[in-house]
Amino acid sequence: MTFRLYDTATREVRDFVPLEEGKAGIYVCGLTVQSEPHVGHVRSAVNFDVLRRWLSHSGYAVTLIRNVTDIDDKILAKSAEQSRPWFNLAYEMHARLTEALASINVLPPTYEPGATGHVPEMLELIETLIARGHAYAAEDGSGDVYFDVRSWPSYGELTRQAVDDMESAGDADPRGKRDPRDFALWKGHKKETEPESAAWPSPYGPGRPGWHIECSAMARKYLGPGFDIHGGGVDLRFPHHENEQAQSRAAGQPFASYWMHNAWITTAGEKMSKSLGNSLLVPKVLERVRGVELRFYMVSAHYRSHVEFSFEALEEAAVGYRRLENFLERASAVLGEIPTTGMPCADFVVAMDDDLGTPAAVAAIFDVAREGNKLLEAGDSAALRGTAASVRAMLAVLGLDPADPAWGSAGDDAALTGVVDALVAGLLEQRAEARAAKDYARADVIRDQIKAAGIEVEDTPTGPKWSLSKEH
RNA sequence: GGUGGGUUGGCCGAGAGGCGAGGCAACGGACUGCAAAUCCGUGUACACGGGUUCAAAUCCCGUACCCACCUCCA
Repeated sequence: MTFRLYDTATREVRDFVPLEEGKAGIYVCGLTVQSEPHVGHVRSAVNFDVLRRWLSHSGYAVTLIRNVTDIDDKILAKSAEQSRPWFNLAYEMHARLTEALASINVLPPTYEPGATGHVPEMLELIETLIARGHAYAAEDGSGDVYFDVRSWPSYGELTRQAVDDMESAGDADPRGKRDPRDFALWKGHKKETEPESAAWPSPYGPGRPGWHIECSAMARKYLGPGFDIHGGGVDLRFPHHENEQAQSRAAGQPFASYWMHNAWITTAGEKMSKSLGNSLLVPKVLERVRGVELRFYMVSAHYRSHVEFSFEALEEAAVGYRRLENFLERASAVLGEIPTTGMPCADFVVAMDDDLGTPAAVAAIFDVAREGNKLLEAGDSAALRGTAASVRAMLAVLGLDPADPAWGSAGDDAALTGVVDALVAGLLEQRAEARAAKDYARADVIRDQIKAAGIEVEDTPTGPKWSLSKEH
């Protein structure tokens, strides 16, 4: 039972063979913190969080590095529009991102380095590239430094493109480039348009890092010259990842063994970055469904499949999730706390080992939950214990354990539950009396009253049971 | 022009030569005072046209439409 994953570089699913037995080093391109995160942005984080959890579950010691790009053209442009320092914008958006990820139970990475904290590492790498003849300072005095694409014969190998077939961007300013496809490692400071705070000293004059170099430098620093998996969204394959690989390998490093790319969440058939308004910002979406339900929606689709976002589909997924949650609640009413040490079922393991087949894995959870519901009815609590623990364990691997403290303040909930229970108990007693007297009209009025307050009452063989309505 | 991906039932969404993943919705049944929850059952789905094969949603050829990337992008 080996973990297999789709490698973008070879375009095939292959066995995961780590560089070091029992360890997995992963680098994921995070966000440019220039605006508030929407559901599309966080999908990537969820996907790699699932990867990380699955590898950990499988016994690997995982090091996950997810960077934050905290200086770039867009951040500078937006902060100028908003008349505030670029670092203030980046800092605030970073905080919003952290909040959004926490709300859908994405574990913090091992470390989250930012570009601005690694300028010396980048300059060192640039120096190496110049010394090896793969980079040059622009001849136009702009202070830019470019990677020399023509000097690296395997340029284009990641995305299988021939340099000559690449369309050179029509609007690109060729400035001091030897070839229009050469890309910036270092961007000379533009005194007229950019704040002084956006410049760092360098041998080529004051300036700021180019986009791609940060990832090469930080991956090198935290994971070493060679590491196992590099991930990000599909759009990053080219140019970003192609360029990273070119830089790092031209500098003499083996770089990533596997490349993983997640597909988009689109809206109305378009990528979300173009979408209008802010209705899909994470906090907005969480007004409609709970964080765990949003996460379930994302995990229900394979990470390499496009998802066409819709609130209808999201809410439908939420209903499905509640079915699993409901099973665990019912089981817990019989068993007490469900053990966290359950074993995932075989189908689940096979699905996850096959390139993180989360859709099939979720289907496997539903199958086990159905078995569990049968055991619940049969009153076989010995068998139920194992089944419920299995469901909980599988959900936990996907970051979807309903009992995970990440979903809310358990302390307050427990206290509130006691209060509500006391209040509802009286009403339920009245309803029981009415039912005993066969006064069903009155019994139903009481039930409707309770329901109007947002509490569902269900009659079970062991008496009535109330629960908070999960409908929003 | 180059590169990659897609089109599956009412909806969402897997699969990748033979056995109808799973969920939601719908319908029928069991249970219930009625519900809810749960269980059981109910479906002639694979963009179109050819072809290969005993057998094609799956492989091949062609067509249509959609999407992404080609140096700002999760």
